[in-house]
Amino acid sequence: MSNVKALPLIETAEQSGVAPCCPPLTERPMTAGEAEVAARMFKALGDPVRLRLFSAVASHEGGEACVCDISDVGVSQPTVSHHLKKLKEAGLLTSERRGTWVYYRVEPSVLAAMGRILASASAAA
Amino acid sequence: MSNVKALPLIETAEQSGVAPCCPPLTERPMTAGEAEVAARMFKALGDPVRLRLFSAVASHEGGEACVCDISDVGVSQPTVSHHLKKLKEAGLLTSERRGTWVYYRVEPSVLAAMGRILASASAAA
DNA sequence: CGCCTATGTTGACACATGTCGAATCAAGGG
DNA sequence: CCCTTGATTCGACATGTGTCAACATAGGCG
Repeated sequence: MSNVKALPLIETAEQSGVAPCCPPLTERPMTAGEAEVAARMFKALGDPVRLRLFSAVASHEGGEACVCDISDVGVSQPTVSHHLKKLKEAGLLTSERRGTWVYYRVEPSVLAAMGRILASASAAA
Repeated sequence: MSNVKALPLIETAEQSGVAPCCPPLTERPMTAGEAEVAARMFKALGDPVRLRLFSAVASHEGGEACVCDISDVGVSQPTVSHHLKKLKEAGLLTSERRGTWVYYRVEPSVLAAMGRILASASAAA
């Protein structure tokens, strides 16, 4: 059960560059299904600890970091692990064990999808 | 008490275009304070109903919509009102009463701030 | 004024979530 | 083989959140 299932945010367009999980916010009202998918992503970043962990991984040299490097966010280690798991379930991070340590890495395409939803929204205003 | 306080996401740079509430995710690890602020925005969009409501307002003609136009999201009217209030508290929406109806409108600068955080993250990957 | 429609607020409740301590698993090093 | 260190899982608990029914408020209209 070590393999946490990633959300199907990027079924078709993984190879075409950017995941079109949902339309830009200003294009048209989201359907229930689209909102369900997109909300999961936003929710994953809707916690201060998770946001710090994610930012720590994203800004770390080489785009990856081991848990020992980023677990200094003021909560216990089990809690860190819990949040990293949530980020993984949301498809925002991937993990890999190399020897003693476990390394986390950002999933760029999902980030791009979220950015697209918001970017065009701000551009349209 | 009709006036819900907006978060101070955009104290200084309201007029300069974009709100620099937080650094891009890849620039450096977020501080606890920054994460606290940013997480509130993401959390506001982390609910399917709120995302649909927000998208409905954002995509509506003229960038504004009355509650009667967007309250068709499958939940009761009090729940719609509750979520609109949350979006207002997060600084994502503003409301104005004109006669019988209440009109909601997106706050572009906050959206831009969120987009900036994510956009540069995806660009760096 | 009095009714009717449109929103917002309150109170209550079920459920999800964040947190920790303790136990457990994984990998190396004596 | 056991012991140490890193990381996840488990069990429990407090708090937060989404939801609705019931009530309250605001504004038009006869």
